[in-house]
Amino acid sequence: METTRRGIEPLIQHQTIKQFIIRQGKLRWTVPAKLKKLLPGLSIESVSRRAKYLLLGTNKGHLIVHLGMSGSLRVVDSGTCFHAHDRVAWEFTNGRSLRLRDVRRFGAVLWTEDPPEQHRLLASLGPEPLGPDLTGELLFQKSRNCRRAIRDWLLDGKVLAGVGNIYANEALFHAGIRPTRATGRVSRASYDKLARSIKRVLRQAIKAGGTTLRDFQNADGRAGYFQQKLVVYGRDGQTCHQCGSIIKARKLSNRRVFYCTNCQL
DNA sequence: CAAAGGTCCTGCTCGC
DNA sequence: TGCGAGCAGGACCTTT
Repeated sequence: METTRRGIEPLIQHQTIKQFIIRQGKLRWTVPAKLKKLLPGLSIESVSRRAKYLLLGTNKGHLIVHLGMSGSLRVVDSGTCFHAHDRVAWEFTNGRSLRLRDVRRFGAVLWTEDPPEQHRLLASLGPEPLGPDLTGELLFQKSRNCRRAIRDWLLDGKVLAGVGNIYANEALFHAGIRPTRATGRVSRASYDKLARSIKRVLRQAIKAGGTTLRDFQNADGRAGYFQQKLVVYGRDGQTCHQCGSIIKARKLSNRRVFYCTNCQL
């Protein structure tokens, strides 16, 4: 989402919305039909992000956009043909159009006139992983008396905002922690390492334009290339770059986990 | 048929 | 026994 945000910000900030088109409003939640009346005439003042939610600020309120698992946003000329899975479009007065493509329809477009951080989806989110609040000390404090598997805990937005399955697996490898380990049984020193690993993995992924496994596309409609740097995710059956052991994969809480049985304890 | 990068919601379990 | 908190799994949907 940060890759996408950076891609579209220079293209849509300060642009005025001429028309809002809903081609298929049944996403995770139905896109409010009132936006068709409400948005024209407003201009995009800010393009920000909280967790994996994109926030488009206007002087009347904020749009909250989520890409779900298969969504992408891109800016094209208004005359460009719609793709089969383009669900909504913002047409701007400069002749360009922001389009949300979302094959699986797990995404969302919501509107709030309150400060966006008060919205129910954002209100109980934990700290941003790239912000100053994520420290080994914080993770250590939060983890005490918790028996949950640490991979599941890292995916919990109330603990940390916006870390997904790929980056959780990658960071756990770099920190030498097995994804199945109980959260409360990780040392303070390992949490220091984990906090740094999370930041490093995310920074490098953003720098590489995101991770494309199947259909993720950035705002230019192109793939990211961080997948080339993945050390465990999707590498089951291949050798560990660090020790040569075979990377294992299994299911944990219905999501796949990948780890090296030798490097991660 | 299984699986896919997300995450809210529902209901179950556990501990007090 | 009853309650709240915390957690696992279901659900959402289409494509490969």
